[in-house]
Amino acid sequence: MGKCEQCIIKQFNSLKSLTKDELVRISNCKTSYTIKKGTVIFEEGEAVNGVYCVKDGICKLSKLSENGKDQIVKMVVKGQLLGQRSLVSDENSNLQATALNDMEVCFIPKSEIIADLQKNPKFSYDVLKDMAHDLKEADDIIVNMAQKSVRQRLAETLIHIHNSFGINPDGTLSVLLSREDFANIVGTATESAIRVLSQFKKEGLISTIGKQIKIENIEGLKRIE
Amino acid sequence: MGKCEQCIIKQFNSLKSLTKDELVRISNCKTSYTIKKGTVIFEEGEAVNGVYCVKDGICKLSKLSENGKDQIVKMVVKGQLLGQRSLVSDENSNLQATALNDMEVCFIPKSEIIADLQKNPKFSYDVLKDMAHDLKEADDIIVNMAQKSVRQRLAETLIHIHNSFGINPDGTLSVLLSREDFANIVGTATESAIRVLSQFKKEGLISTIGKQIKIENIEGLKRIE
DNA sequence: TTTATAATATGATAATTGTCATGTTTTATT
DNA sequence: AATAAAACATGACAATTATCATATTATAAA
Repeated sequence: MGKCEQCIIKQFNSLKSLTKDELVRISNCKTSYTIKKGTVIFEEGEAVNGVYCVKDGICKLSKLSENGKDQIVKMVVKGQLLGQRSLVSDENSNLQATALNDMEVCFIPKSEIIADLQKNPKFSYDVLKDMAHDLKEADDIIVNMAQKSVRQRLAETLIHIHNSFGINPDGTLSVLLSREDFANIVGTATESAIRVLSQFKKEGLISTIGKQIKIENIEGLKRIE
Repeated sequence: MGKCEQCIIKQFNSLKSLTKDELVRISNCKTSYTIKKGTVIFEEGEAVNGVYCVKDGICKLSKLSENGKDQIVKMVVKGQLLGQRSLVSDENSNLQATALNDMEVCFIPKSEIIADLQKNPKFSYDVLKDMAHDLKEADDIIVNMAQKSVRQRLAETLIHIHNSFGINPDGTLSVLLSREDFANIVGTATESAIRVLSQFKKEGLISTIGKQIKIENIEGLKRIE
């Protein structure tokens, strides 16, 4: 099994601020494994007893409502940590985590890393910065949900996925989502998301190759009001 | 001027985790003053160069849109810290802070407190917990905005204000908000907020004494779907 | 007090979005 | 390859919410 000290992935998250000794210790207690697409990593209301360092793949953090809708609040991709908040607050998770592709993760038990959080100020400052960033993003989402139309939100979601998660060699978005996933990010009905995407296609803003989406006119998407 | 070491307010926020020495140092560089109702404390895009410890009063954190709407993301009340996030991230504020009543605050310059954040793990762990809590709340708001009706969100807002900010001796909500403020919290048009409140009144769920709102049937409000 | 200004209120109507029905295509399974 | 099951697509209609118009109150200013 790989060692945390030598793992490149940690460069992308707060684990980089741990000392060599801390990393060696964590390396010895971590478990590294694969998660199949569609697997629920943890459920809403569950106590998450550690953090997942995402080495590959992508997952969604979402919340189910009584009527069966599933609002996606955040996506966690390769390089990021999953379950950071539950690490800090002793409360149970308010969100469900589900793998959107096959993932490769390392699980670090809470007991092992919580001490570092309390003793290594550089590490905790790093986690703090991360959390501050997440909070800013969450605030922006609230404002978007309140002030923008489904059409605008969907356009912005496409741009965000394009910019933050990248594209394949053929120009399609590297993160493959179902229409339902898009609806759940934007906070609308699946049919509405489908309709708007069809509209974008008609307007030449995007094109599709099967389920894959390619942004054809990013400036056009940005201009949507 | 009061001394931080002896201030009772700090018990309610992360400042309680500072050492006596740290508090004395901060006490010497803080400025304590009053902010009139309606004053903009800091604007969107502005660099906030410190934190405000709210000794009395209440303010809103909001974001303006092009069409003149102002989405309220969070309210900061007596005992809490305002500007925590800007303390951590070097980015400018994404939100505007505006006093909703006359406020009494202490301003602690960033330069003075940032070192404590990096050196005092207990303090930074506390700030971290606070931020984790804010993040959880923000996530919940996103989900509510996506999944619930204006009627439900307004009912929940009333309950939240009742439970978190308290009531006056006569039973009215202690935080006095305009109908527009309610609309901006819920993320709807002012007219819609007014209509729903009128409806609640007709149904006997709330009563009003001038601008003041009194919850008459909290269970009824909770039951709204 | 009078006047002006802002906040609250409510109707009428339009725009957006959701829901249900139904058909087509894609993908998975036998 | 045949079948079943998902996912995608689109029309028709209903529900929710926004917008505009216009009163009516409150509140502040002269």
